[in-house]
Amino acid sequence: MEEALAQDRMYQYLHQQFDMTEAEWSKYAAGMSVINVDAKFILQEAGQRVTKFYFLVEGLVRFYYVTPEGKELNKGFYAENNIVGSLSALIMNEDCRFYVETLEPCCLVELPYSRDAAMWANSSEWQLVFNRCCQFMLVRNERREAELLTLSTKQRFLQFVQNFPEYLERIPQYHIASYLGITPVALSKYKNQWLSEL
Amino acid sequence: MEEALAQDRMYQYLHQQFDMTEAEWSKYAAGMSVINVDAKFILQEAGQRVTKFYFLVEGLVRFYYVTPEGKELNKGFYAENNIVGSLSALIMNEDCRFYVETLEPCCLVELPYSRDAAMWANSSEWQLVFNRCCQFMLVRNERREAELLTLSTKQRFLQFVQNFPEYLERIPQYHIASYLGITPVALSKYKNQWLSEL
DNA sequence: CGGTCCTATTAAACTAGTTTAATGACAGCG
DNA sequence: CGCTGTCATTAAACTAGTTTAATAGGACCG
Repeated sequence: MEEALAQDRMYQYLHQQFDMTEAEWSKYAAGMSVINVDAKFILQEAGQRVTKFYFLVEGLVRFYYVTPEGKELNKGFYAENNIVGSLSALIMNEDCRFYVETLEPCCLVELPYSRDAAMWANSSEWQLVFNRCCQFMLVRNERREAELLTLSTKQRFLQFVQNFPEYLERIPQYHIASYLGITPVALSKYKNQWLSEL
Repeated sequence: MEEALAQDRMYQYLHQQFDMTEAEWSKYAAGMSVINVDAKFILQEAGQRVTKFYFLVEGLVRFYYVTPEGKELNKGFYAENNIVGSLSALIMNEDCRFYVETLEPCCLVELPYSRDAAMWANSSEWQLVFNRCCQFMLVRNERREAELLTLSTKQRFLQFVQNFPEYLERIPQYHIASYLGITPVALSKYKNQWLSEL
């Protein structure tokens, strides 16, 4: 995607969500590069320092943990108009705990972050953006935590289908199984039975 | 606990964690009441509006969800020097999704919250407090989410024992089972076997 | 066209949990 | 004292998942 268009999409988002002004936006927009990457591109590795996060203009990404045994567990999927990256690693100033990988070709705007960068330390509008992003992430993570704790596998699957019906097509089934916390074998076994009960 | 002592404990916490100044603190300290409650006291109900949150000076509380079938699932346990309440309900301006109940006699400082209250809207120091609290919650929830997703029941139990060894004594075993996402029967069955492997 | 890789399905044996129920330990209380 | 309620343990039957492995379809590639 065109750089100018991507930046414009991001500005629209910030303007609508956080009342970002055009003046404040253009002050720092130059510091943000637009990147276009293929599917299966690793945007962030677990164990690595986090120096930026992203605004996802177009495409689809997954966040996933890798256990010491090498098993991948999908933390979540995020599509266009989402903040993508580990804010908690930025907050705690520690290495990232999960991977971020594209599932489709993606267009992203990079937001460089450092605690004392002018943009984040001196601009109250950009501080607001960061704080509101943290708040949204908090809500997002709390919902996911509640799902994992309180719902059965079947309920989690049905909720997933309700919340993101289009993801069933866009995401390979074994990734969805990993998101639900079961094996692909189990999902294949029960999927149709579960769906027929809707 | 004495009101003055409780407020002082809270100020110490805010000062150390967020560089709260004594001037700014005393400006709003009068609006905060100190309450002492017994064990098994419900501080916040699911389905109710959230109008405040708490600083826990002393004691121990649990957060728990209740499923439509009436099953209780413990979201977490929090002890002294913690912010307690549903910040996500405040952020989203929606009803609380979980209950907050004391497990021991507790001393708490009430923090009334409304989006346009002077304390939160006009004081940058108190805004910082709220934002940092959201950040800590974000990190706390993300860790819990990761545990639920990536660890086996046995691993979750051992991690719980490592992280909060004293909670094994302070919290009834059936509450711990619910925190781990299993039945008390299963916990009793495997507990000693798991512990002996340490 | 045939080979290779990737994903989904199916089956069989197994394991980690559940549900229900009975039993015992202990605390508080009349 | 005995009664009652609460919590932990144990056992037995059951269920929802796992693991491993075999099979098949589709996409891509030389």
